[in-house]
Amino acid sequence: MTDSANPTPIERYNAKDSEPRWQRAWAEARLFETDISDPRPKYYVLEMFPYPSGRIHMGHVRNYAMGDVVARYKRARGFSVLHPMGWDAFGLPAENAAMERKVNPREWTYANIATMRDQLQSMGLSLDWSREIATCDPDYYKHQQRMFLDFLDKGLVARRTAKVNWDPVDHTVLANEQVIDGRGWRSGALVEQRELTQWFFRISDFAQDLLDALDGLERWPEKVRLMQRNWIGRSEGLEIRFAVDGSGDKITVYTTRPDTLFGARFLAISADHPVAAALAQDRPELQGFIEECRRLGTAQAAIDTAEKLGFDTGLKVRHPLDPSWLLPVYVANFVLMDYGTGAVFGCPAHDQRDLDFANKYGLGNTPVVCPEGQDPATFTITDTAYDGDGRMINSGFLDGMSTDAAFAAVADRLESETRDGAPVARRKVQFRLRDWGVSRQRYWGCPIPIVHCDACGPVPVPVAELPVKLPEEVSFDQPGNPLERDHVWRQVPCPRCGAAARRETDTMDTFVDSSWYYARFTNPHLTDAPTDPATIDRWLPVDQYIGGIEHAILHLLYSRFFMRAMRETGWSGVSEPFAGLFTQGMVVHETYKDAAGAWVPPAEIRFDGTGAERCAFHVKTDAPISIGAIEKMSKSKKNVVDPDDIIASYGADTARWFMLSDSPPERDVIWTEEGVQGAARFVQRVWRLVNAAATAQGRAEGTALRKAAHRALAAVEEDVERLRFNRCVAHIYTLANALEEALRAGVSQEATGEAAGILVQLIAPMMPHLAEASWAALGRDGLVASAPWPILNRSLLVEDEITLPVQINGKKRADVTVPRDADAAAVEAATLALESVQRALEGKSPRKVIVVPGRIVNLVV
RNA sequence: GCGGGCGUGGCGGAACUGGUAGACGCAGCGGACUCAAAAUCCGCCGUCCUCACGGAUAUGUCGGUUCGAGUCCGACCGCCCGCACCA
Repeated sequence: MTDSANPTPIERYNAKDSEPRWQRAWAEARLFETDISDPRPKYYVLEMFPYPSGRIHMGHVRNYAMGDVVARYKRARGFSVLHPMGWDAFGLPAENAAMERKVNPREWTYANIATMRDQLQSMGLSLDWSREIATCDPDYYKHQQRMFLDFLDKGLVARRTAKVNWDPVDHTVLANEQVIDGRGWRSGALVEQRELTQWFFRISDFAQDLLDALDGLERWPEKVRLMQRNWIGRSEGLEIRFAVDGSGDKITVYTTRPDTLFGARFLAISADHPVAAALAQDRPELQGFIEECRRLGTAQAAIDTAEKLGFDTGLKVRHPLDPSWLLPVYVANFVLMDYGTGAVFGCPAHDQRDLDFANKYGLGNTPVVCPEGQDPATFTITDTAYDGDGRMINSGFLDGMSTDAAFAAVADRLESETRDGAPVARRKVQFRLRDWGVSRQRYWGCPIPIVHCDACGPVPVPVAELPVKLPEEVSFDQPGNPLERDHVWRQVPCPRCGAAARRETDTMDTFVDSSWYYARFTNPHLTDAPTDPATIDRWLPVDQYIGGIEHAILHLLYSRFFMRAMRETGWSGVSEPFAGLFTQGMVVHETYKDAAGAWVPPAEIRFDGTGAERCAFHVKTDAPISIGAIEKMSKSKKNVVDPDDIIASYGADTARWFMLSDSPPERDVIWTEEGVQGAARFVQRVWRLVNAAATAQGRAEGTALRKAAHRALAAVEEDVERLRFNRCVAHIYTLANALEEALRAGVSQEATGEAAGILVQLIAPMMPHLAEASWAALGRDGLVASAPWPILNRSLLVEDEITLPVQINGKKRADVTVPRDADAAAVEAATLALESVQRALEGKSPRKVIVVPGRIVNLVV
């Protein structure tokens, strides 16, 4: 390093010294604090805020590095950028920590926040920390309570008894969205069904709007929109009343296939159907069957394999199109009470489930839809139902119609026919989406601002008395909700009549907290209202939201509902929270196990060899380690790399650069030691190149370098806008290679200086600290973080001459170089004049010549 | 079962609306510098044939459309994700 080979030695770039220095410079200049009244065009970029679990992980690094690229880029492009950060701070882990370690959930949470804030700050993110919020802060949840009361007032909140998902490990209720494969999304415990009185947000009132508006979310991944569409699950059908024979009772069924009504063989009702309950009163064997259904119904996820079971009630109903036709009524284990009406008519020929059931109980089947190309006389169904379209058969007045026409014919007829003063049937739009149960039997959440009075019932807490704060001192020495056992906190006079009453002890689902935080960020210090609607209307929707795909339904659907509910209650003028959504992939890593089968962390392993010969050994014991599958970083498999360790040894810029390179951002990225080292090498390389460019003395002509710089600039602009960071990285490497070559060739200072400046500005959103140090090394004024984006010189992007590939019969045989604006005839002439082309043609003349300007020439012989 | 996505070198990946397949990086190989190592720099790097020039072949498999297919269409194989008794 000190000899004559390198006459002007450059110190290695020292991230450890450099990074904190630039972070201080940004903070002192208050560069990232957003003035909400800034008249320039606004840009709101947001990454999903973290749960303060203790320490940040690599997934956070990736997520926040991406968001920071967008924020810094948009800032340089002249936008007034809002890029805030906060904490999704309520939730069960705090209570679990309290139980396991006897710490106060509040203290545990705030200590974690302090640690994680330091960690995020060490990443050099361009965040407006003056807007930081924590959802467990009464200054935040006070407003959430206010909105709950407003929603209640507008009829958007309901209290009712319902069968709910009960997590026996976490001792709490879960929303449908939070039950994955029959298990609690956090605990993994098998979920049970319980009958409880709960608070619900009436999200299903918005089902149609939530569905329709998905079409307008053009900057959302199609996958997520599709998932939400399926979750909302709209279907169009008919509700048909069947008259019970020998009584005045009716059983209403919902069907999307009224066209197949002549194929009916039975009626099936849910075990929870009121008719079943009434019949069971004096029929113990039916009661037994109902109880068996309940046990089976929810305990297992593998319902696929569960046998279709039924119980013949002995009741008969009259067919609505033929009153002399009687159908048996079964209680069946496959009919759900909470979808449709809890009763279906069974058409075995055209529904696989009904067919399985009919075959088991010997009910037979009548095909009524004949597929195209089948002979109606011989078309039969044995054990595979036909659920497609076709021509109606065996269906009286419907015969010969298409299924669509038959649907309309049945609906028209039954809607116009009345029985006992009401139409026999009515058209019905049905949704799968059900109301959002928000009551949680937990301490560490936002208290529901309601008081229960024996005389007045549930009474809202007056707005002036908000917030209803959580009690400070709680004990977790027993399972269940400590609020329920806190008799001092619970006791309160009724706000309406003054009599002794009890506080609601349930708290809100933490997904409520995260359903509006992005709105609160626009005005986080407002004391007397959740939001300022004028500010909301200026700053929402979020222009670019970035987070994990795991929230495709839960958080993103709840937030869309919440914005609508806030609109209804006057707290927002917009309906959609997120105009652009990006779902990034996970950070994955190899897994390692020792001979005993125990997981071993990467930090305790050394490697020998490469490729297929690569072997792993324990650093201390030298014991062989087996290399396992590449999986999501998780504590349980110990395949985690701590961001702090990486930042300490390589610096934040290296970690950020690696997280953005290689893999496309929507896909998983594999964390490897080689990859990090590659990123670290590039940091040093940029530093050397920039310093060399700053002192370059060359005189050679530099147009090629200038062109390379502006090509890279144009390409990075396009790819940052489309969040294709891996491609940005590739363009930057290409420019670095061009600069290196130009420096070697002795290109003039004018060109190398310009190229180095562009290089620094291109890396600035990704490696902001290195960029600042390099900016200073180039002798530029101020901070690169506040410098305007370089102006693209488009004239440098066009070449005077272009080289086109020449194909003969579709195979490439030569290249032809022509002026940029040569017409097809000139290109053809130039091509045919080439010696290599003449040789390949072997004296023949082409039958056809295809010239695609600027692309290719193809000669067909 | 229903719905969606994806299959490209040793690896991550690139290839815009059909137009030079393998950009860029990682790993590897060879070389320079060095007493040596590290760091750095230069060169090579899909497979097969050829000293080379060059040629053949190649984007999961088979077929089709086209002057031309990784890209479009059909069938199949494999992997991944979501929903799942939704009437």
